[in-house]
Amino acid sequence: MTTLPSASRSRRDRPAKPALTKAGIVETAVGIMRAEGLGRVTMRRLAQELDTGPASLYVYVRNTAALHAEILDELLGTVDLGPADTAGTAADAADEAAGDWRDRLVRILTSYTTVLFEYPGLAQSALVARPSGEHYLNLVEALLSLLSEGGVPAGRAAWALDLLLQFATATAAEQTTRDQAIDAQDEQDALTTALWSASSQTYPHIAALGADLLSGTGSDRLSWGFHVLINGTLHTPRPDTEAPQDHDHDQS
Amino acid sequence: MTTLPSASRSRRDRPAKPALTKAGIVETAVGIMRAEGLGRVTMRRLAQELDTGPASLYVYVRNTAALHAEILDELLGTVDLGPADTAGTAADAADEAAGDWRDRLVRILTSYTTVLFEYPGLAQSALVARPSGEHYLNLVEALLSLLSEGGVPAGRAAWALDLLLQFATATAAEQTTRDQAIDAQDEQDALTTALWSASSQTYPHIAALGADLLSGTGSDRLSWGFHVLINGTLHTPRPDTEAPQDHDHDQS
DNA sequence: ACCTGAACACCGTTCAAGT
DNA sequence: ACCTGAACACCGTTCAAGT
Repeated sequence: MTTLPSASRSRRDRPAKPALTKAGIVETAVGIMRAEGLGRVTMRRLAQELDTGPASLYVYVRNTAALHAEILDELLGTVDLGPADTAGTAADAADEAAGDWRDRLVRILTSYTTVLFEYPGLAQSALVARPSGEHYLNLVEALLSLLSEGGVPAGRAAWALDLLLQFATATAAEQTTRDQAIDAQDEQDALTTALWSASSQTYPHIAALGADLLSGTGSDRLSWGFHVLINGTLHTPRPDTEAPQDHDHDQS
Repeated sequence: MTTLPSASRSRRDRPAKPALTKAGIVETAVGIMRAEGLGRVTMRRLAQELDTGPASLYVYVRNTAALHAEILDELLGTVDLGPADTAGTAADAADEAAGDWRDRLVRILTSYTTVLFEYPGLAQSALVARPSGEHYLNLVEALLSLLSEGGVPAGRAAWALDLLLQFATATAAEQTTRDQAIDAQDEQDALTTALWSASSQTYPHIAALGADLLSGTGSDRLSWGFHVLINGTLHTPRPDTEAPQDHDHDQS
């Protein structure tokens, strides 16, 4: 609530009443989110910030879900897509510096995840309200480009793209929203207790794994997950369009 | 709103005022969810169904998120875990009938996904509020047992478990909640339009893939995803506890 | 067209007070 | 201990009426 430019009540204190446009509304919404979290970005709170009634917003935004989708695409503009692919002719020197395609793929996806991590409520929205804005398209293009460079067949790349983004988004969403940190801790404790007290009679495999089930840092797990998805994609042809390659453990 | 046993207002019409216990509360909550969807399972609506005030529920349930977690574990009891593993000695005949470990793994996960699909709002909760109830432990044990049978190293199995459940849960959550079918359709249209009108100058890879990006049935994609995760797990050692096996495309 | 006051129909959670 | 009436502080969305 400190960085918001128009926190005071009197409209005379504001620089100027912001124009009521879709762009202006989204911009104000992003401001509230940065200052107070996504949980406070409600139609009513937003209307208050814009010196109007909530009904006015429905001229520009279909509903709250659509508003959150707009915010998301805005945030997606801050994802680091790495060096622009210079039409992939022979820029091997630059490619070398940036690492191979896997590394660059993981780096972009990690950046995407990091952005969502800052506003975990947004990740939950992202899971449900697939965006279709310009920044989202830029991200998709960058990922497809790297998958193509890695030799992933086109049809498989289309599906792998979804898998990678979904994994990143879901991981951020798990980090949960706003102020429920206390509850989340309680749940974690409940789970830890449940796992440890799991009778080795009833749950031999859980008991055998023990603390291993909860081991690893978030960052290690995230990175491992990306590599699992990439390696798995390389080893799993699409059932509908690709003849089984009979590599080793491919889908039947 | 038809199958709910106590839909009428007068308390004399009810079989008996349900005992106010945690079990009774959860049971009633599940009833409301089946009849009216998770969106209607609110503390106030639940209290009304139990002929009391919302404040009374807070003696038994910490908050709404905890309530949803309880409901989830209840529903997890309906997941088909397949034939109980008879201590894995030499029941090869039964194993043969049920398919190999991959098939059984995918079958359980598909059953889990199907259960969540019926109440998509629940999947969103599941992503955030990891359950720790008995039914959840049963599911985890069954999955770990199959991963072990498949020769997945224990530490890797612990992480793979999370990946598999998260993918299933996120896929169900994407199917979105309650009545937003109209909006979801709009969003889908917007995405389709955005993808098709993507300039092949700015977005060459998106343009090249075209309709391929949205191809495939949900069921095919789900199955493919499971196989990607299984194959990927087999090809990706954990960075912290396993020496790099240098198989083919392993994590560096 | 664009904008809005007012209303409708809800929420979660807390707390002082009762039994 | 368990239970609750009442209040606090909010929500999304619609619609008739204004400009």
